[in-house]
Amino acid sequence: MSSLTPTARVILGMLKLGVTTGYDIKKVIDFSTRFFWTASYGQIYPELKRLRKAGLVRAEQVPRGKVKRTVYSLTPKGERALHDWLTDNQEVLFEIRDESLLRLFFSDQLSRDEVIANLRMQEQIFGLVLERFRELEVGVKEGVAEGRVYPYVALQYGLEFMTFARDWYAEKARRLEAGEELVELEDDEAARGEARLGPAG
Amino acid sequence: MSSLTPTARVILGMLKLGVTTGYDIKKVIDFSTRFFWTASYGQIYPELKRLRKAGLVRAEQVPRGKVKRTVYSLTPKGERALHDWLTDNQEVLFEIRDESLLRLFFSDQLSRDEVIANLRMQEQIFGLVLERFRELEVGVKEGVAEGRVYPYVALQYGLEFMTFARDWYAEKARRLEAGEELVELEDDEAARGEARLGPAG
DNA sequence: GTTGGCATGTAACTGGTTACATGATTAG
DNA sequence: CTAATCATGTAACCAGTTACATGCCAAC
Repeated sequence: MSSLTPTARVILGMLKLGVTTGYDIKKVIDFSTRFFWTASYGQIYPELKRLRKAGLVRAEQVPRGKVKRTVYSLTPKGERALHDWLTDNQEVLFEIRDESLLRLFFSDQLSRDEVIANLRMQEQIFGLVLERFRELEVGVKEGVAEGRVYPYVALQYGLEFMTFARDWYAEKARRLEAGEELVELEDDEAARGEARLGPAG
Repeated sequence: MSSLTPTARVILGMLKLGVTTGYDIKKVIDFSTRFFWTASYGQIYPELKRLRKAGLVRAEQVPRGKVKRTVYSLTPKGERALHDWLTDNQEVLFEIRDESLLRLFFSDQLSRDEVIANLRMQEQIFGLVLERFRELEVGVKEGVAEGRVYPYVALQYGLEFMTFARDWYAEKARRLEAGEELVELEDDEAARGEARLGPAG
C-alpha cells in the first residue's frame, strides 16, 4: 500500500499539475478538491519539507523581488510515488462525516415540524453547494481543452451527488408536509398500530 | 451553536435510544451510524466521564456477576442538550474524505486502462457497501414498528447514495471501455485538437 | 497610506486511532 | 479447556485546525 501521508497525496498531485508553491497548492485545493480533500498551511508547509528530506520533491528558491519564495517540483522518485499511489487499489479511503444524517438518525426524538425544518435546511445547504459547483463548472471545463479532463469529471460527480442529496431532502420534507409517512409498513398489523409508538423505553 | 463535542453527540443520542454502556454504544455505532459517524473506545469512555462531570449524564454501577459495569442515562440537562443540538441549524457539519475522488481528479496522469481499473474497483467497493446496507435493512426495518423510524430513513439515504455512486462509476468505466470520451467538448475547435494534450507544464 | 493579497511559517490545541492491558463470563 | 465476547480503560501517536506572526508588494 502507498506510504504517502494524506497531505502528501494532494501535494504530489498538485505539483504534477504544475502548481509550485505551498501557497498556491493551498489556493488550488480551496477551489477544487476542498469538498472531498482538504489541507491547511499547518500541514502543507511541514509536509513539503518532509517530502524534500525524503527526496520526493526538490525545492528551489525563486524570490519575487524581496519576497522569498520556494518553488517545488517532483523528483523521479516523487513521480514514481505519485503514480504508485494513483494506481494502488489496496484499501481506498472513503469517509463521510455528516452531522445532518446523524440528526436524521435520532429524529424520532423530534416533532414533525422540527424534522421538517431540519430537512428543509439540508435541502437549502445542498442547494447552495450545488450553486457553488455550477459556478466552478465554467472554469474547470476550460481546463478540459488543455488536457485537464478529470478535474471536470470529478466535478460532475459532485454536481450529480449534490443534486441527489438536495432532491432527497426536498422529497422527504415534501412528504412530511403533505402528512405522508416517510416509511410505509408493508405488514397490515403494524400499519394499524401506526402513529405514536415511542422509542423502546 | 451546540457546544457538544462530536463524540458527545452520538453518545447522548444513543443513551436516549436506550443504549446504556460505553461498550454497547460502540457496538451499536459499529452497525448503524458508522458509515457517517464513528467513535472509538478511546473517545467514548473518556467522553462519558466528561459528560458525567458536566452533569449531562448520570452513571450507575450495575455489575454483571463480578464484571464491573457502568450504566449511563441522560439527566434532564442532558436531555435538553440533546434536543438543542438536534434542532440547532447554525452551521451543520458535512465532510467527505474520498480518496477515490482525489485519484479521479488526478487521473489525467494515468493511462486509460489504469483509469478503468480504478473506476471498476470503485464500482465494486460501493457495490459491496450497498450489499452490507441491504443486510442491515431487515433488522432496521423491524425497528420501525417500535418507533425507530428514522434510523431506517437514514439507511434509505445510504442505500440510494451507494446505488448512485456504484452506478456512476460503472457508467464511466463502461464509457471508457467503449472508447467513448468522458467529456464531450461542445466547441469544434477544441474537439479537433483532442487526444494527447499534456497538462499545463 | 492603507488595504489586500503574496508567501512562509510555528505553537497550541483538538479530535481521533491504535495498540495494549486486564479480567470475568459464556458457549462450545 | 479454550475461544469468543463482555466490559473498561490508558498511553502513545497521528492528523489536522486555528490563531498568530512576519514582512513584502501592488493597487487604490
